[in-house]
Amino acid sequence: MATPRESFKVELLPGTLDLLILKTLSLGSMHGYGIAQHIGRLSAAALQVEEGSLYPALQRLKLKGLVRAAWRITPTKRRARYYELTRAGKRQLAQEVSAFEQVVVAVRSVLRPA
Amino acid sequence: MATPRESFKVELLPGTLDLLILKTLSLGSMHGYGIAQHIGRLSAAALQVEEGSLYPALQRLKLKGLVRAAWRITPTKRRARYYELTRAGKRQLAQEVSAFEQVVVAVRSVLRPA
DNA sequence: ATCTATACATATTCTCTCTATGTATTGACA
DNA sequence: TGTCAATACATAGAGAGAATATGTATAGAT
Repeated sequence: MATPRESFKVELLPGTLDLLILKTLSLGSMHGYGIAQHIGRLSAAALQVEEGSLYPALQRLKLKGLVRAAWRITPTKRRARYYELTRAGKRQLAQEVSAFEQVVVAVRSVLRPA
Repeated sequence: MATPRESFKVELLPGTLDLLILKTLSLGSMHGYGIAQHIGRLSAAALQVEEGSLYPALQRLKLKGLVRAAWRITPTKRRARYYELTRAGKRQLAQEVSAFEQVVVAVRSVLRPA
């Protein structure tokens, strides 16, 4: 039912969402909404995680076995799906952090040749 | 005519290709193949620009008025399409460099909270 | 003569992210 | 009491960008 739109705004550097989610979950289990809040807060609102990006991403991560999910009740009495890292998720996080830093170095080496 | 494949490997941080191309062209006009070589060389082969990504990207940049193109003959006697930045392209480059750095800062603020 | 590197280009597929929309519940406040 | 904002989940659809695979062509080296 979605109607046509003018353009398409990117709030994230594509390819970094999984990394941001995995890192957030490394601090402890959290529900989707909380993950988005956390990323927005830590980045001083520079990174906005849209719900339409977030929930599909969480499902992909679950399908890949990088996170586990369970329904729980929040301290504010709401039902929410809490996610936590699996062992494979922790490995993946370490790998993605490293890959991200390497790519940044590589891009910068083009932007500012030695 | 392309047949199905197993997976999909990302050689670049998606969203940075335009930036890399514009930066390369800021050093002087260059043809597509040369742009890819230049990016690969400066990044010590960390960034591989595939031809199937490169040529469509150049066409998009041209369509947006960020680059101009003209057929010329290379020093090695081959015909090649040389690209150069337009004024708008130079502005866009400055803007994208700045945006890239800001996103890196933002992502790092999530990866390594102060 | 054949092979490698150079040089361009496109069709197709894939993946990710956004837009838009929907449901439901809690707590505040008028 | 009613309504509104914030919280919390989810999906369909569209759009964009990047890779895979393939094709053409030519210069120079072996």
